[in-house]
Amino acid sequence: MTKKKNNAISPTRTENYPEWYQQVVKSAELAETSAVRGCMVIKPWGYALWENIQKFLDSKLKETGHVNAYFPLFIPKSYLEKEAEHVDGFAKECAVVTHHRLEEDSKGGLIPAGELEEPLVVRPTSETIIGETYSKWVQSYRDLPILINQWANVVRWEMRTRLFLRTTEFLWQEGHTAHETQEEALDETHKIIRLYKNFLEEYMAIPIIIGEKTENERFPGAMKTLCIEAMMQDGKALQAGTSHFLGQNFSKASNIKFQNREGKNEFAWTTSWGVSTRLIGGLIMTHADDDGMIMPPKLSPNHVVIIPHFRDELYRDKINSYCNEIRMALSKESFGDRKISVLIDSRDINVGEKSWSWIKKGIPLRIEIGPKEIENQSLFVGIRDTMQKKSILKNDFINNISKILEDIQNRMFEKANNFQKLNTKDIKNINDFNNFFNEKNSNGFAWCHFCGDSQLEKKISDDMGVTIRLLPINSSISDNDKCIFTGKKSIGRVLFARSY
RNA sequence: CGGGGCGUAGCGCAGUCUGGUAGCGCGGUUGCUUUGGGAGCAAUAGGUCGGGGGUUCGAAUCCCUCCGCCCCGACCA
Repeated sequence: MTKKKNNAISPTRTENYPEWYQQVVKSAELAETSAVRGCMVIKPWGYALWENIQKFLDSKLKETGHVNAYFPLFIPKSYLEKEAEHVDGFAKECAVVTHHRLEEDSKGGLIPAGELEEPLVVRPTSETIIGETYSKWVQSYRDLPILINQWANVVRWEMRTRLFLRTTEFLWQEGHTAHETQEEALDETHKIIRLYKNFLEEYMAIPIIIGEKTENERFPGAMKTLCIEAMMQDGKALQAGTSHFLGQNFSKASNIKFQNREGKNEFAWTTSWGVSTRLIGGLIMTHADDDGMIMPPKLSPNHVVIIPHFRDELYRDKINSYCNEIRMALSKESFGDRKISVLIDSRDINVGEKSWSWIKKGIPLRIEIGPKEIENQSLFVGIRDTMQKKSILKNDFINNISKILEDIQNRMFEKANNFQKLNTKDIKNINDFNNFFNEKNSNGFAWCHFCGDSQLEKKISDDMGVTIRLLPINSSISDNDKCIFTGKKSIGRVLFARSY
């Protein structure tokens, strides 16, 4: 009857990983490129996923005492100039607004007019404008801490873009906090990176390694950058989120001063931290397979889709009411913090095509309903992550829905976790290191003792395209531990990988 | 910014070398038949061939010019 392909996505992951990724984004209807170079349209299915990420992360941030606010999209150029390292880091990728009006030219086109006295930079991040604001809000130690988050868009004029992973405009949350003491700010930096790790592992089913960035990889202007790194299915690392201890660099630049408990003026200690729509790219590259997206149940826009099979017009009404009955019953059940979300797909298209469209979108469970199911009071259930299909008694399914979804969520994490473990090696000498990263398609994570020389780090990056993703936060080292490259004393076991 | 390529129907492309009046596949619409893993048949709609200028009896095709996009390199969440 129908031609049967082995899988829905072409090419497969092994055939061409980057192209496979693009095809998944497209086939799952998560996003598409737009008329504006480097900017994407996030489609409803992708945006619903982002809304769920927002919802759960936001509530975790609120639970830890943070509140939301909103700061301007535009930043006066002079603000950005105040922190020297920060300027160096972002200047090359800033979009700049220089005019505030358009006038018609003689050919019926429009030309910019009304040049601004001071150009406005479209925020690449908001440390400077938020810092300026905080300086007005803070006078006393009693005004601290300030724990504010904002959900916003930012613009970074990147040279090469990829949907979700690196786009010119992207959505994120950025937290900006100010504290009385260094210790408190450091605590905040650590608290947030752990919160991110928990969120990614618990909700996104993405196993995470936490660590600290080397100086080369640090956020411009930060004293310390903590990060969460995840392993994609091609063995490359994805930086999925960062938390920065900014010391007093930005408070000095923005003049965030307060009178301390001894009555002396002091600069506040600040932090900033964020995760972005890049998380969706990470979710795809962690879980999706050669049939498309696989949504973790906790974040999937819907948990279940019901697909009626109208074989025979005589059954149409019966099938419809059976579908509705199932939907009503399921909607009363919960999974985690959410009610079960059920769709009935009654589009007038071929059922095979309909099924495949949901497989590609990655909905956790599909239920197909025809006369047979009514007769047996059963459901024909397709489970996305295993691609298993089986008939289940209606009541068994409804009563166990939460457990079924929980199992999917856990399986997804376990699978990704095993993959990460399998592709992570302790490497003890330079030969093994070269072999590990020289073999094509044998990417992965390598833990190695390293001396901390940033010239050497740069050379390895230039020669092999392998970077230090992180230094462990609490490493215990003995005098016997030597750098595998230089034989000098080790600063700890650091994580090497190719990265996105 | 360097190096390469592309612009023809909603999408993907052929036609360009060798000028002759617009084509294929998918998709859309309508009808009928189908339907338990990506449907079939038939009919039908849809294009100032990226813009401007030139050569010519005649330009998607040749020449000039402008614009836009994609890929590869130097940056990054």
